[in-house]
Amino acid sequence: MLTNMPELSLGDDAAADADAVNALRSAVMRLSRRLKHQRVDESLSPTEMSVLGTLARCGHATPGELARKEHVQPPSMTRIVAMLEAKGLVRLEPHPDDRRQKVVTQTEQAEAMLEESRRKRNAWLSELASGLDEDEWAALRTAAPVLEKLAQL
Amino acid sequence: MLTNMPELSLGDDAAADADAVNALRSAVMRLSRRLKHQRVDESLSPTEMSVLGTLARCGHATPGELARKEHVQPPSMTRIVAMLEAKGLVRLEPHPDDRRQKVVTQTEQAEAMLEESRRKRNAWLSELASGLDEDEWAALRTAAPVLEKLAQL
DNA sequence: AGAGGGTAATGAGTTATGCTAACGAACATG
DNA sequence: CATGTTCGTTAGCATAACTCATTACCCTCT
Repeated sequence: MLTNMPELSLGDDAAADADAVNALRSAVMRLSRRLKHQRVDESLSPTEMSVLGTLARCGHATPGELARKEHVQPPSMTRIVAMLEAKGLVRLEPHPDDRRQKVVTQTEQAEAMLEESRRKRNAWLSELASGLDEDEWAALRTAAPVLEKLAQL
Repeated sequence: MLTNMPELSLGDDAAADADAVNALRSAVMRLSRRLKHQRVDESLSPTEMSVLGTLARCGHATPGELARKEHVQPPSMTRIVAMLEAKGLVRLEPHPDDRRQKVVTQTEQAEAMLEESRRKRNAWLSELASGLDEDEWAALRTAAPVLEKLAQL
């Protein structure tokens, strides 16, 4: 079964890693389904939220860049950006060097909404916290940046 | 922006937790989108895969139980189970004690498919491994069971 | 300069996958 | 045995992604 021996020192732990990925995949899928319902703003889809988060980190980006980062096809991103613009959460400006492209930036309104969103998430977090002990939380804090890296890889 | 003040007492932990949850949410959403594309069997949706995984762990379950575990409404589970049955991956039997309910069990074919799926995931895992160091993998291994617990909470 | 190939964003139409509402059959309780 | 409850299902609908095709623009090569 485990004939695939990577260069990296996975070694004996290959089976354990496979199990971990298995658990990870299942948990991520189910968690994402729950997060969908837990959305802080009813009028914003999860991907729209994610785009705003990306913009908050990057400052600005073109629709194409956003599509690649969110692993969505360009037409979908067009729609998403249009929605966000209609809601006054992002601004579209012409690209300085390339007139084919556009530059998407978040508005002050979006920033305020993200702040509000963070507050609401804290409430949800507190509720969940009752079911986890300190070690488990520590594990999540440590893993969070790794998961982000994984999502980008 | 980055208000990282390590030694500040109470509020700081809360802020760290909020950041972690923030990162977690974003990463989970994007990862789930990637996993959708990474499906090992083209003809199976992510939720269908997840149901098979649950069945592999539990042995058997009623549609209602499955719906609760997957955080899906009963009608959705009806459709998913019907799909799986049509593909010969599960078997539906009458409940021994309650004739309203049904018992869903996985077939040998499903078991073989899951094994195949595990092999393919190992390949994906190896590819991803090149982007993570040993510490990061350790973090994921530790967090995987916690994420599973979180998904169930 | 102009032609041709490549890339960005978008428009239209389709598909996938979840939901709610309403229903019939089987149980449980007075 | 009458009544309310639970389980699975059917029907209809909403959302959000996708693919394919189109338009506008950039860039290189002759």
